[in-house]
Amino acid sequence: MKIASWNVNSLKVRLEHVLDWLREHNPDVLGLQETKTIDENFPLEALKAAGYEHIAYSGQKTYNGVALISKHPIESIVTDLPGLDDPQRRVLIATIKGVRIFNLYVPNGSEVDSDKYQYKLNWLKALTSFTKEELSKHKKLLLMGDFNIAPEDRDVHDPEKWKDQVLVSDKERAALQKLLKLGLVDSFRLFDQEDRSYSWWDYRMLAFRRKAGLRIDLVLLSDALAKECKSSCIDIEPRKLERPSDHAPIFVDLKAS
DNA sequence: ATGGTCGTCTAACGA
Repeated sequence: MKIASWNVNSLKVRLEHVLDWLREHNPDVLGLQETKTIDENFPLEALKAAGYEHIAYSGQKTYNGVALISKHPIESIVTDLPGLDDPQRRVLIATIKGVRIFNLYVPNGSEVDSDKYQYKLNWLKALTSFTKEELSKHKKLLLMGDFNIAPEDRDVHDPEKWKDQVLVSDKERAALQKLLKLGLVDSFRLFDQEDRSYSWWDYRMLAFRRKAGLRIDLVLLSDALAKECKSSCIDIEPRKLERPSDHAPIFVDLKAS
């Protein structure tokens, strides 16, 4: 089973890129973040016509918004983290073919020690609590999405410049480590990867051309799924298109499941 | 050099 994740930064603008990418890569499941569309405007028909009959979404106006697009039935949907009273639509958790899938748009955090940064840390705490609970019920568990955290310095094009900045700062990296310690692995690092592998490049300053990116989009796997993982990749091709998302799609290939 | 570029019910704001 092939499972993918992509922060599209507006599904309305990026629909053709998404449809082309689905045709080319044929994943079983694609999780989207930053759809920026209310549920009534979700482009259901175009995605169903592309062979994805099972679709779930949790959208809002202007900001955030997540969706799961699947070839297989989507069961036991959860759209809110317990204990977090949050109107922002950042979470879509569901079971597909026996895999518990978390599709996540982690808060950006704006600036270190801002209110938004504190919200990010609180959000990650609530995520970690719920992940622990879900891991006790589901051996095959996967978290994917825009984590807005670069796990290590090798995930940052210029660690000196980024030191102590949001997306890289110690407290958010520690929060990610705490999540991983529940029994999850960063699937990307199960395999040899090219140096300077990133998933996001700022629109400004010709960042993509300069390879000035960060790897902040992740697929985390429980031990049971890590054993089944055949590959974990970032596809930078869509970032080269006209009017691209600032993020690249990422995906894993799982044996069996 | 504190900018720059996108996307959003075109105006600040968020990323």
